[in-house]
Amino acid sequence: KSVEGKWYQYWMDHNYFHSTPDNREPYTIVIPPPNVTGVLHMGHMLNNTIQDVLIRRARLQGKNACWVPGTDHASIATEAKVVAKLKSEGIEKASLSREDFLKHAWEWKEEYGGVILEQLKKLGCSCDWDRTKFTMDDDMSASVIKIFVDLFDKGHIYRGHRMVNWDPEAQTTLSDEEVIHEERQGLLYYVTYKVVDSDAPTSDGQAETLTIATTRPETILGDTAICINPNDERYRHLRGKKAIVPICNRIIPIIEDAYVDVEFGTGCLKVTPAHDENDKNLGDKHGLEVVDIFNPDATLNAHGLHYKGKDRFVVRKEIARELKENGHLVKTEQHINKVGTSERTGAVIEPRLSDQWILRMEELAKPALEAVMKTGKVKLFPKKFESTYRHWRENIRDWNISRQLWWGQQIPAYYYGDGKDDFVVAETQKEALTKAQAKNPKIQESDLRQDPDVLDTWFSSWLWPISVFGGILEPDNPEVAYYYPTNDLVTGPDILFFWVARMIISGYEYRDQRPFENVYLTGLVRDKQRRKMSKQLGNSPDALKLIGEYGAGGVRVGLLLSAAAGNDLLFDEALCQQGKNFANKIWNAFRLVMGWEVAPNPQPEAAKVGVTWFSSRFDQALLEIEDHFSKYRISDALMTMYKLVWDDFCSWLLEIVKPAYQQPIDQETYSSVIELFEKCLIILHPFMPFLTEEVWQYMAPRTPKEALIVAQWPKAGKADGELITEFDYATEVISGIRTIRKEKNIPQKEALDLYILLNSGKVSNRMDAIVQKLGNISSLKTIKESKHGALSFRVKSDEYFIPIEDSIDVQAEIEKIREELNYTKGFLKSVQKKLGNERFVNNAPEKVVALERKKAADAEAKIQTLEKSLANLG
RNA sequence: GGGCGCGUAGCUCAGUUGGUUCAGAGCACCUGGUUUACACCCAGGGGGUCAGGGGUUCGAAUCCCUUCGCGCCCACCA
Repeated sequence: KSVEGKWYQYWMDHNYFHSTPDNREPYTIVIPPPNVTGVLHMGHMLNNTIQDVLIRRARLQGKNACWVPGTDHASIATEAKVVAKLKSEGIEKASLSREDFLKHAWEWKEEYGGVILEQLKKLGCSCDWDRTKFTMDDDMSASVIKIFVDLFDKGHIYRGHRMVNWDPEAQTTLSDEEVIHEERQGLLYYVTYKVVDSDAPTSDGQAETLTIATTRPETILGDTAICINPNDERYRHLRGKKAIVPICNRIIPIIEDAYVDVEFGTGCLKVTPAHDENDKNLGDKHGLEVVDIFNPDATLNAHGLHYKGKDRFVVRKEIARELKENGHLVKTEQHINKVGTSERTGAVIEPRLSDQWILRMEELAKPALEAVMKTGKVKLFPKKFESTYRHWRENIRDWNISRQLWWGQQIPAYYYGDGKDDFVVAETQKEALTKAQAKNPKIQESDLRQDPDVLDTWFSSWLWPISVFGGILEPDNPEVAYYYPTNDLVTGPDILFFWVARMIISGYEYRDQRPFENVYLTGLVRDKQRRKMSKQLGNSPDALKLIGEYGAGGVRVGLLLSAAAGNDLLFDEALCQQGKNFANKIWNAFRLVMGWEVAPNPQPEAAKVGVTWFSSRFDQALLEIEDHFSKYRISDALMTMYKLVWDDFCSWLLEIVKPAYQQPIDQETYSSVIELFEKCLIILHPFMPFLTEEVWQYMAPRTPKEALIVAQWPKAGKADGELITEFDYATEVISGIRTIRKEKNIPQKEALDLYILLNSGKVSNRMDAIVQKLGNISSLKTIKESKHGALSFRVKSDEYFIPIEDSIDVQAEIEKIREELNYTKGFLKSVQKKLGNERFVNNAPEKVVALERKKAADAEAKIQTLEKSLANLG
């Protein structure tokens, strides 16, 4: 529907989304930048709807609302897509120069980049599009490089030969956070190694063997030791001996280390320092040789001998077969082990030794923990994530920030020699040359070779809240001074450590301030069967199609209605239908009100009371809504509005003030209803921006300055509790009348008489007009005695009688009253039992006891009236 | 293996420090209703041993213990 497009354009034309610093209070959100080549999925929809709700509400509250949009270059994901695309065109990445590859990547980015931002517009997101950033914009990249150099100069970044998570498919390093551990059924292979010069040859004259257990037999070609536990009696005689690796016949030492678990397998461990983190540690400790048997794509290299060029998993099977044939494989056992897989490609991670750039986290992270755990400068919603956060912080590890990719910010390290320390780190090649020449004046520019690796994507996004305002390159610029720190961050808990924690770290390091005050962590969007929505499963609905079908407002409301903070959202299209129904309800209310003709008549009593009541009810609800917002209980805030508008405004107020068919409405009521309607529209606007703006503009002529998007959020007045209580009582009376009508099949248009016997001491009768109108009561009288031959119902301890022409079913009436009597008696008994308990009366607070006494008194009164009625009927 | 969290109506969830309104909401369901804004609707209604067991207390959905079921995070056991 172009109605939504029309209003979006209207807002854009009048620059309502755009923010510049002024003297108002700023309210800032930076978008979690989606992957530049991504498309809108349900998670984005939820996430960005919440952000838009917060931004629009802040705007209505008169704050200078600024929502900075943008995209992330997502180095691994994007590079993988570009590689795949080139491959489909018959071009191998390896055949391209870095420059040519990047040209293709930028072309790809220009073509598909930002599609997702266009989709956000369809959703109604009121981002300041003039501020759209991309993490590889020139200034953003410059910021990243500047920070790298700075951290290096401060000694936080070091170069390390490390065991890293290697993704053989993407051929790059992954951070620990990008590795997903899965349990897989595998085999434990028991392999025998010959012992050299054994003191204990076997009886048949064969050399002694020892048996190790391994899950990865293919790595025996990289074995450089066997390790036993020094306390293990079984192997004491092997001390200082050597063993022979099967197949490659390498002679390796048998070392001792307490690391080995005597319980596991055979108590003998093969040590492969190049392919296992722990083995690497053992290797370092015992000075072992390191034999790397893999190529970067996880096929075997020359150390793989006759397996050279074959994939690791193929080799695993084949080598097992060979070992078996040679008698080295004793047995295999079923074994469940945890396998690390790449979050991006799904490939099984290969631990691999390589040179990496690493950021020391220990010291940097200190203020970030305090901000969340101690000072509360950064608050997480829901709170339960704070314990998760603590756990992470207490186990923080250094951050490997280099990636073996081309798409991203190239690491500004320049090598000028082959020595370990023959490099400099500088923002530009020119500066690098200067620095290099300071070390060795003979160095020429042509001698410098820049490190080919790029930085981890998160190394640019961790600066996002600062860099989007130019706060890295120009730390004193007025923009960053005004907008930073931002207010709220809305994101998923899955990137709490990847991103949120790191932004807090960089915020304190570079601005000495938190990057945001509140972090709202949304749940994951799942399907009805609780499965994560994913492309592979095909269970993720087409976001734009949904918007087309249910309207942006319908989808937004549908998503938020059941999205408690931090809880996963089980998405069901029925939710959108509910949202659409709500939108329709509002639209129809608008149609009703707009259809009224206004006349200078006096205001009917019912309308007057109704309007006064709803004003109070609105204030009461608004207070609740504000409370929900303050706790980031967005769905509760929405539900409160939903009920306020649907039940209180439409079902009660509009019915109360509605003039008779084809009759005009009086001016006073009309103005009040419009005013109240408008207040509802304002608070609904953050949730259903298009519909509310449309109604708002049609309801009265407005100048652009008076557009709903920039209207003023209502202030909650003091609600008249007494009035609301009386109204609630009246609704019970009306409900009683309706029940009788239904039971006796009396149509609404047939007027009835109503007699009231007051026992509760109720005095006010200001709701009478409303009861009369909605109950269609022709006369309403107070009486002193029960009315014979009339249908009755009770509200609290008051009795209501409706005499009707038809003979009433006395027996049924008696039955009804008896039932009520029984219930009340039972209730009284339980209350009396409580009051008869000395320990209750003595220990419970006075207030509670008094309440129980009142309950008892009320019940007794009610029993009396019921018995009297019963006597009258009998 | 360690840590955190969850289990309340058919479904999704509220339930603040134990005590009126504590057993709730929305949806779904059932019954009746269409000249008069809306059947994308109106009116009315049914539905829960608060996962099971034990304990503390005058009093427990709420606090403690335990069993069962589920989820998440962290961790190098080959």
